Amino acid sequence: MREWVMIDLRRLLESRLSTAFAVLDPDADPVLRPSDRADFQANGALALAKRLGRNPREVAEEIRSHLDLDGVCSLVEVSGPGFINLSLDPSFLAAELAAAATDGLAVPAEGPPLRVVVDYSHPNVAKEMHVGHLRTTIIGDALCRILAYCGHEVIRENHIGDWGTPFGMLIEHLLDIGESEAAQELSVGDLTSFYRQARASFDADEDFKERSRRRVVLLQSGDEETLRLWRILVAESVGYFNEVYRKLGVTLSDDDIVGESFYNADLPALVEELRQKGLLVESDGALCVFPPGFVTREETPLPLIVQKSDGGFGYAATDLAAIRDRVGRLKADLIWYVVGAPQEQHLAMCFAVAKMAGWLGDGVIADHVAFGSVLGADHKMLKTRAGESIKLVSLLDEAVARAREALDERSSELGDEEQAAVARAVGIGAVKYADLSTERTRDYVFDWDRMLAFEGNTGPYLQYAHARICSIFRRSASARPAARPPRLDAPQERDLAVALLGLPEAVRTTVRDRAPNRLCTYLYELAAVFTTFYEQCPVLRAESAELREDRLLLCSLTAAVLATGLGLLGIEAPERM
RNA sequence: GCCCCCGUAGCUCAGUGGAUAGAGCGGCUGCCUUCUAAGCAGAUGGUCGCAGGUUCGAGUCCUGCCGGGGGCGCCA
Repeated sequence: MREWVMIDLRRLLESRLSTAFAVLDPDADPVLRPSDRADFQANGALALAKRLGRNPREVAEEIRSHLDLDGVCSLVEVSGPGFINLSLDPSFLAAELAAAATDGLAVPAEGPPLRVVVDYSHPNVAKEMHVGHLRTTIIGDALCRILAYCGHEVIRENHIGDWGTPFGMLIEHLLDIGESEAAQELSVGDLTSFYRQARASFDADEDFKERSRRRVVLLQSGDEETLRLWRILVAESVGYFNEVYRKLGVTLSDDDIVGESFYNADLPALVEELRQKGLLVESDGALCVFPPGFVTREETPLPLIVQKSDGGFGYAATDLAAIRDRVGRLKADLIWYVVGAPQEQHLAMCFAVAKMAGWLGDGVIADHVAFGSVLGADHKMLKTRAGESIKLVSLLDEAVARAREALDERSSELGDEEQAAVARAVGIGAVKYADLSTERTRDYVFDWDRMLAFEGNTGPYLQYAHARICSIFRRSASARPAARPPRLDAPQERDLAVALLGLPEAVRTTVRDRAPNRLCTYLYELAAVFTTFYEQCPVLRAESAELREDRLLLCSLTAAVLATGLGLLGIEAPERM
């Protein structure tokens, strides 16, 4: 484990409070919350008083008398009907800041380090990545970075759609237009027209349809020539995905690709295992498992179809094989599926069947990290099929173009190359933050101006705060932060200190709720508190050398927390903008 | 028909059962000879979809409605 980690203010106070509450009731919850009257408030005395049949203020007072917060809080008082208000001691805050400044921003892990498999992004071969892929890719990537930061071992899995019946038609289309032409089309990312043309031929041409069906059979039977053509489709598409990932600044690489086809060889054995465990039921010619609690429209049991009546395997089979593989081979403790909310029932069924088969359980947990849909102006889901989807790359390119425009307006002294790099950081940062900062499970209506806003609660606002701090240090070569605990006399300094020490809690709750928007909110509030400080507390022109050094320490830490936090979200923190 | 998610300011959204529900955007008032105005300060803006219930206390938990989205056997 790490030698030194930042203090988690919330957990420290909670543990001290629990000790004091325990004198009256060992199981009492202090109900610690942030407060606008103090730094924190404990509300637990009210519920406890009710349970004990006593006066709440009296109970609160009694708890207060048992509280040991020497050196942590400078003021603890009972207020209102029985709230316990806690104000942190400035010298305690200062000491923790100084420690963070010398020892770094490592955060304490909650519980033992785990091996976590994160399944995200999963685009489909020969299909365009559209704005709908943004959510899984960005949220999944941020969660991976955050988990790793907390000391967990992260295994990224990009479960790409590289198998199934559509490949018959895609391969036939590839043959029709010629291999080199197809490779060209796919590599430049013109996947939409490729897929649509294949689809159009399939729908319009009986002969093509028949060839496609035969091609699927050849593919599944392992025909070498067919596999070779299939590999062209996969390789060109993956090359294109990597291009998008590079633009997006996502940590996925070829090593993380574990497509559906990866499990092909496992599927017969998987079916056999289910059969031996007595879970398999034949229904209308298909091999199914009926997990309890799932019903159809007609209230009849709903099957998870493992093997179709034609002998083929569907996605349920590969999803089950993936669970089995992740637990068996990868030894995962935890599996996160960053998958859209509409697939909730399907995943719940897979998890249920995996539990029935004994693949899940024994401390292995699979969780659906669901996210809401991206909707069009008509409030319906944006879908590739409907032809109204927006290409992910178009969004990214537009974002960078708008950021470049904004930068050019500011007559910056940056060279062309750095200007372009900053434009990328700002544009992509805006898009990522716009997505990450909305509550995960909520649907949102796609809006260019919202995704590409650079003002207010946006990625660029956070980057701007960071860049302003860098500018202070750039301006003065002699700018040295204090090596000692800073005085925190001004309220803006004190507010900033409390905000800076909120990082561990922000990271912890982000992981607990698998909610990057919590980290976004924290960073936005930190940046806002900093900006107030920046407006009202001169740094380089502070009245004394000591004050200047103290404020430089606050600046330096703020820049570090912002850069770290943005990094955890997968957003760059340029030094100028 | 059944199940899941969502409903908070004009718009987009935060809000772990606690005190007076918060931001941003748009609109209104101010602020760049002073460390980056992608900023700051201020004012305005709310029957938290509706109705019951649980609770000392409900935007938050429960039930029922209304509205929106999604899912419900061989597509992924």
